[in-house]
Amino acid sequence: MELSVRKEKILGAVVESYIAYGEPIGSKALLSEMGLSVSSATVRNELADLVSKGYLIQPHTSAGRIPSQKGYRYYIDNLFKPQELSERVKAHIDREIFLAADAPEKILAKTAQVLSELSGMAAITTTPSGDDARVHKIRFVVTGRHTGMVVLITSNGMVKSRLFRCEFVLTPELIAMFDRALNESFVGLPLKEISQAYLQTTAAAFGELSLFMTDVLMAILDASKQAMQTTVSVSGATNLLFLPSYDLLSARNVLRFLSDSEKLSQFLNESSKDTKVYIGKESGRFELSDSSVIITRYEIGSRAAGAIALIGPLRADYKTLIPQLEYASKCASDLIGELLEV
Amino acid sequence: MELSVRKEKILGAVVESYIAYGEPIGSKALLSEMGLSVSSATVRNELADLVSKGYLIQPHTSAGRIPSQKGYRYYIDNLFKPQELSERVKAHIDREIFLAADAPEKILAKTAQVLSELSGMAAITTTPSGDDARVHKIRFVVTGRHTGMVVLITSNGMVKSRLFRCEFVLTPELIAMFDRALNESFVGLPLKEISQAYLQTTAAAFGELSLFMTDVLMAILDASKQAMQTTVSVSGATNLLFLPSYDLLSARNVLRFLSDSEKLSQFLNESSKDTKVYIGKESGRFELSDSSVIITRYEIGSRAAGAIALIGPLRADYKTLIPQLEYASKCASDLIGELLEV
DNA sequence: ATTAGCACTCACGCGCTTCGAGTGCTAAAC
DNA sequence: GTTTAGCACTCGAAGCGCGTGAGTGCTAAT
Repeated sequence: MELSVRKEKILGAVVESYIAYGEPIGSKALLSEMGLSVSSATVRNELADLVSKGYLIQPHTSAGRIPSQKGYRYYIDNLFKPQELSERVKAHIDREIFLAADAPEKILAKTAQVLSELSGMAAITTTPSGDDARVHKIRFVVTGRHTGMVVLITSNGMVKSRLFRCEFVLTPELIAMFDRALNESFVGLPLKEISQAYLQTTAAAFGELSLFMTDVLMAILDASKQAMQTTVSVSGATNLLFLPSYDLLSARNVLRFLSDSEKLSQFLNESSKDTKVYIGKESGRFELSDSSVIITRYEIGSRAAGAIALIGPLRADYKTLIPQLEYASKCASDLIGELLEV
Repeated sequence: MELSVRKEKILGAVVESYIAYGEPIGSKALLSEMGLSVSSATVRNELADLVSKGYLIQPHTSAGRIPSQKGYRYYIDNLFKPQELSERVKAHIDREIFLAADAPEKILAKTAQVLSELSGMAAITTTPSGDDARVHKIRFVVTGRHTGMVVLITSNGMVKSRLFRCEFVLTPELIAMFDRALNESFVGLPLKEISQAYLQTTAAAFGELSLFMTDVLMAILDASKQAMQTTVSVSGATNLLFLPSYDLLSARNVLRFLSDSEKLSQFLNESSKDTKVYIGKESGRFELSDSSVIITRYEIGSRAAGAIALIGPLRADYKTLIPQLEYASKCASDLIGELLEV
């Protein structure tokens, strides 16, 4: 549905004023906000019309107007202009993320932290899923007499390490044997196929050696499970408690959702490319019906990877947040791409 | 200050009833809770006395009584009896923690998760500090053409790994050289002494090789920093929002405190051995003035290590929580001790 | 289509009242 | 001296009425 130019101007002004001040705005106040040279009565007529069309809400008869979810949607689709990020903010994001140039999950955790601090909302990142990855190689590090570390390197560049402990003494010869035997039988294997059952049959094939293997194999199983799972990192959930838009009840809902990484990763991974904004109920999760989600997906080496998102109140400063999110996403995916050599 | 037997009985009943139901309790209701055969008037006299002595509070003149912080304190010091854990709960804790038999920080994160789920409060764990640790050995794993992983093993058994990327190709020869050179110069070195400055002088000594070293050295610096820091793991902070004792305001305070890992680790590490309970202001942190903290320290191989704590409302079920905390603490420290071979 | 003018609406804050749980006190009983 | 019955009292919670004012909706004129 199309709106007249004047209606758009008024709707935009209501949305931006409400985002800025958090209070319903009336016809007179609106006039001074916009450059429009009409009377307040005209504005009132337009407002009444916007209410009847569902773009605005009046909390009660004699209050000003606030945007409805439909109003926010129209604003985001047609009216808002993303704000250029200042060089200072860009440099800050660059620097912070670059300092965490470690494994992808570390980089993404840091990205979430930076974003949540900048935005004052909650930030969430997910690591690339390794569902379709294969074993690239397996390495061992002896860490003690009876303890060692398995390092699993996957075809998509992820590195997962897992400690293990065994009853016998870990000699270099033993480790070398493990290394040979396991790489022979595992390299190229899809992670999905590494299951408890598979390991048992594999172990049997090693004959005598298999007695020494069980702890190592369990560690590999666990490492491959970890490599397949997407890790979800949430930062700044507490921020939401300090936003006036949230009362105890709605904060509960959102924070509960944020602390359930199962639900969260499912939700974040169901969206497709590009930056998207879900206003309230659009997200399809009742826990988020009073919140908005800004979500973008990043790619590593032109393959879909994970998601980065901001969750906060409907009354969010989309103008600024969207560019911040996109910039941080680019930083993080570039850095990860570099580290994974793709 | 000592209380008469009857006063103790009454105080105990008020505390336990308030913990159970969360509402002020009056003289009549109290009578039916206890087996005491006196009249309500007598109880009223005793209650009045307990109020004037500061053990109880009446929210207003014509309401029942609730425990004051001093009342909780007396209850914990003299009246309460820890409840035996059921075998089911013990087995549950065992199993869950045992499944996470990986690096200490993983085990502790899992411990926090289990505790928060059992208690319905927030659980926090800290890893042992590696402040006085030394380099035990350094290992390398080649993960790609240009990327590798440094594994730092410290004298106290911690294992930290860090990825790095370098411009040149990582050949096995190069890695072997790194291994030799770095272990020669770092083994036995206190982690504290590994600083940017120290590394620069060290690097200089390697002559030509030093050009290849910078990325590796930075990775080592970062790994040693990580090994020295205690990692704080918080789980179940959101639980607090669902407890009737917390309103938005006090929840804000606690959750803000919980999301500041700096403050948190400082707070948790300042307490000494044994299980301790801080009631409200006793903790000395205004953010916790409406909360109670149950904290215990664990040891690894009879050396003080980290802390495990529960944070929740004053109105907490200390009887059950304290044994849970202590049992989980024992599980976690045993398991870590085993993995670190001490 | 726009505007001036005006009656109207409704949340908010304030004070009043009623209700009832639970008290504190007193005087009598043990 | 301690305990108890009895009763007046206190005070928060909930409901009601009222005045205030921001901001509206409507009408009639432009």
